[in-house]
Amino acid sequence: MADRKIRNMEEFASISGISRPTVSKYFNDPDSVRATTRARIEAALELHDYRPNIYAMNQNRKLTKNLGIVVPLLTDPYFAEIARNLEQRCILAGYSPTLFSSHGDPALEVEVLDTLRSLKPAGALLAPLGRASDRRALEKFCNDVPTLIFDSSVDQIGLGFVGSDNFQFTAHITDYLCRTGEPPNFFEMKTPANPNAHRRRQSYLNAMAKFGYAPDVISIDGEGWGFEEIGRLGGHNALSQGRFSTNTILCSNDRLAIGLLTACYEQGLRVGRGSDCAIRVAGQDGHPHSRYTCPPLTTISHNYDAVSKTAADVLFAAIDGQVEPWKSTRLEGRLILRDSA
Amino acid sequence: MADRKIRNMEEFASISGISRPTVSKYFNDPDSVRATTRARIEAALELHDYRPNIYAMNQNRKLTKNLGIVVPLLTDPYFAEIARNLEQRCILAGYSPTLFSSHGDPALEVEVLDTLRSLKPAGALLAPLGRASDRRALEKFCNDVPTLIFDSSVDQIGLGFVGSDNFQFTAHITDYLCRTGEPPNFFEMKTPANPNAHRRRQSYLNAMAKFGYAPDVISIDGEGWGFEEIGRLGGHNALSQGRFSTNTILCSNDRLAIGLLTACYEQGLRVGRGSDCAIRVAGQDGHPHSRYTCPPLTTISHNYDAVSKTAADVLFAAIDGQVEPWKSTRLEGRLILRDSA
DNA sequence: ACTTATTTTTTACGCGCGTAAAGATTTGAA
DNA sequence: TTCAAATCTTTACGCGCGTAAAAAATAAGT
Repeated sequence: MADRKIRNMEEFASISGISRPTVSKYFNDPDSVRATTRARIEAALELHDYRPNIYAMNQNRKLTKNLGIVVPLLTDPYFAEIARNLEQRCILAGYSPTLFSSHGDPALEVEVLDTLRSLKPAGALLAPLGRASDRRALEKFCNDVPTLIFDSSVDQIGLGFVGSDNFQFTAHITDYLCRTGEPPNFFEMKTPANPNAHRRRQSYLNAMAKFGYAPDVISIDGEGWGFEEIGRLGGHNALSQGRFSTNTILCSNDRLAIGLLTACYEQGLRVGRGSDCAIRVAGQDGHPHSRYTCPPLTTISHNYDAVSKTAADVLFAAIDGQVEPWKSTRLEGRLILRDSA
Repeated sequence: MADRKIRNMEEFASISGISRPTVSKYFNDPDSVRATTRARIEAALELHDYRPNIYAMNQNRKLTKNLGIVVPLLTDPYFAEIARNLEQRCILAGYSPTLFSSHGDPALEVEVLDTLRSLKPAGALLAPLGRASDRRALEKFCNDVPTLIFDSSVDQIGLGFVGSDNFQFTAHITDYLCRTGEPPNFFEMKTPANPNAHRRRQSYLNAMAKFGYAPDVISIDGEGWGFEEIGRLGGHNALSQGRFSTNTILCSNDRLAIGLLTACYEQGLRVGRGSDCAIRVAGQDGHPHSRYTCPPLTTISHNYDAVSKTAADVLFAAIDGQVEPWKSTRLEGRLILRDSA
């Protein structure tokens, strides 16, 4: 295959018998050259595995084919999964995505955006940290780069927002819990990182009112992104203080629920919907791990595929020049019934 | 702050009152210019937030400051965590790391390496897929880019290998299990993706022989990287067929154990070391999630910090020109006693 | 075979910065 | 004050490719 190394496009062009500008055109869009020309280039490509210097390429292009995908915390399997999904869509659409994680740190989020900006990307898919985000930095970034916000909404910035319908999420699962047993308590962080949490609490209150039940919100302490541990500690406190007014607990998210399940286990409480169980626990998010908790966690799941497809499509359309007004798209979740509730 | 946009280094240089070559020198290494000069540049930087064009920078530099971090599966919290750890070390050392995931796909692993190569990185930290990896592609990549292999060893390629001492892992935890109860069965995948699994099986056999116990290896079917589901299904099969010869099961890794715990739950088996428990289950890896299983999982944990520090240091040293012979470093794990065994 | 539209070749310039070399300036120590 | 070492300025070239414009070649339709 590879004989000697090919230094540059000039050299590759002369080997393939095509002029350099045409070869350049080919690399920018293989379909922009005549089929026979394309065949000759690709034949030469098979023999000499040349790749254009991406730095020289991007230096002069008005718009690169780079895309940024930014999530608050890549070690959270939920974000890892949605990032993976988005990444593949970007590749299929002919872009070069780069993954970034803010690791839960607002200062790092700003740095990430600066780094990303310097890549002169064609666009970005951004899931902000939320409450802790530097709004002005986000807005400034959105002015420079076509950006679609997903997962958690921050003002009306960027091209638009795509995420889940948190009101529907909580209304739906609260409805389920009310119909199948005692009405749920709502278990949440006092100062949640993510603004979705507020929507979920409000939706819980609405749903309980609809049923004529008295709502009971347990807001636990804890800062940062270690939700499982926060849920576990908060769960221990709440359990030992008898804070739960019914035998059913709806958690603001799955990671909190996972921690609460551990607390229940550690207090010897059997969780589930069986008659031998002391308590029911449900989560929200459809976290990749929720299938494997003990008991498996009843939850309402994001529509991962639809969220990432919608987000990607909106961004691609905007990059292709379709101007649309700012728009928020919130997709419904699917109830996943398992043993925990 | 930012007045009008600064077009290039020429413009920024004249604003700061320093010549362009000196400014260029500053950006390549701030300490390479006189303190007063540095102060003047940084003062101008505060006022005009200019960043050099990274494409123009890297085009001519013999060596970029880029580093690649490649893991087999970023949605696995274990890899996500170690990638995060490595990323921060790279940044602190002044490099620009980029994260890549092979998503469990050998073809994608090759593509990732090609993409990474085109970034002309100063080096790479690579955790190969393992068994499924294209050895020749890996080797070729290592010839082009200073590469340190971590987590899972593939021949003697690259600068060296840094990972965990799987023999010590399994010997240690097997020893613990034998001393505290019935000797363990070994629960593993028949065709594991990761070569570490073979070492762990062998170490189990050795340890059992040392104690004079008959080993019992349960090798379950399943392909791919969905270890929890593989463990769950394999666990159901093994349990219902009475394949376990004692009440203790050592899993080849934590994700398999998590699936097995779910299977135990679904079969109504109480897991733990209490007298009211039917079965003991232990894992290996110190998976971020192992603290939150029910019961919390006894496991032997990678020394995340030490592995990533060693890996990063070896790579940085090699980039700085220190030539060392290929070397394999395997770090010991720490036993984490929890309720499951 | 002829016209016309499409594509390719030729030629040329510029992008933003790395980097080398020679001369000018500043620094710090004697 | 003097002088050598360190640092900076000036000047200049090149990297690999995008891209524009005009000329040449090819393809498609009649």
